[in-house]
Amino acid sequence: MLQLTKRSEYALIALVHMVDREGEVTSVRELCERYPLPKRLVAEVLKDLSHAGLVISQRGAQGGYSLAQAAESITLGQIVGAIEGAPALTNCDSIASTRDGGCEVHPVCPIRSPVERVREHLWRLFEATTLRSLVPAPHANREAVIQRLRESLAGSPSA
Amino acid sequence: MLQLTKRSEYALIALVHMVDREGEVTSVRELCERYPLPKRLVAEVLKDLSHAGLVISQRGAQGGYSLAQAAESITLGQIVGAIEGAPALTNCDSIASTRDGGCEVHPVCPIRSPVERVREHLWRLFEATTLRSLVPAPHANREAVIQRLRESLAGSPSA
DNA sequence: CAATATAGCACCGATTCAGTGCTATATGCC
DNA sequence: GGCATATAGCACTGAATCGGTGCTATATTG
Repeated sequence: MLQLTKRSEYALIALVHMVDREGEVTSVRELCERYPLPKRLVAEVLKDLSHAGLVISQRGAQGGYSLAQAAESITLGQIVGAIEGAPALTNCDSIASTRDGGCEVHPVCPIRSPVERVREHLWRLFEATTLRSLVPAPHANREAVIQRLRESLAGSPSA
Repeated sequence: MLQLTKRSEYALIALVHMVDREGEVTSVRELCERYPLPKRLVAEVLKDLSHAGLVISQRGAQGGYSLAQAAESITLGQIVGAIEGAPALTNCDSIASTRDGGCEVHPVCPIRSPVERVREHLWRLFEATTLRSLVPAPHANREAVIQRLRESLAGSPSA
């Protein structure tokens, strides 16, 4: 349906949360207290991110997860690939590419279906999107705006 | 799973096929003789494209479908939207946007989840991708390369 | 009228996904 | 040491979506 799975969504929320707390550890409990997320599922997702080397896990009391890389070097492609598995794109796997690994007729490739080319475009976009670019604004600023919104929404029965 | 549905894939194949035959009508039978596609499903897809105004249908014998617009003005977003339905993106539909239709804190929008922003990026890419850009090469050229590939793969002639 | 081809609707089987249960293991703190 | 906390691993279930099909009606050509 051309949409990210909930798992990927939770992964993004968790990672964005961790960007605000680089250096600290973030537990699943902490995440689920802050956002309305199913605890067990988030745990499953974080585990996958750990396997993919995007976060570092620390077991035991006071344990949790922290970013394994800088937010600038983690791409959306890595994240989604870690959770949903890399899309079967790899490269042009049509008959033309079975020769020597490369696609010999690449310049005018007549075999590559439009779908493959779309997926390639999409994946390039994902690889070019860093985790950092998904973090809306500095933490303090965000909290301030959220607070302001809460007040205006609670106070005015209009709208 | 972050991939186009088969329906969208069939739509793209059909539309690309029609680009090569602008002005002519293309029937479902013609499409399924040329590509190994399930006839009934392709018919369903073409019907949806017709409803969306992307192709024009002509009923009865010698009938079929033809492009309703130039290949340059049909976007991938329109196609996928017609088949799978527009992703529930519309705009920032968070609490911040319920004020006057527009998102008042857009510049530093703290509510918009990372997922929404990803979908927005993705959709922009789709809106910017024209049907024309998905057609690999001029028709004659393509046929020639296909023929050459068939020969080299078969080893023996007369495939 | 017959053949062709789209229009419309509803249905089924398979796959994928969201979410949970249970148990094991590692760490910090008393 | 013992307990609480927190991740590791595995498997399972219910629900939603998707791929594909059956059947019938309607329009057009000859």
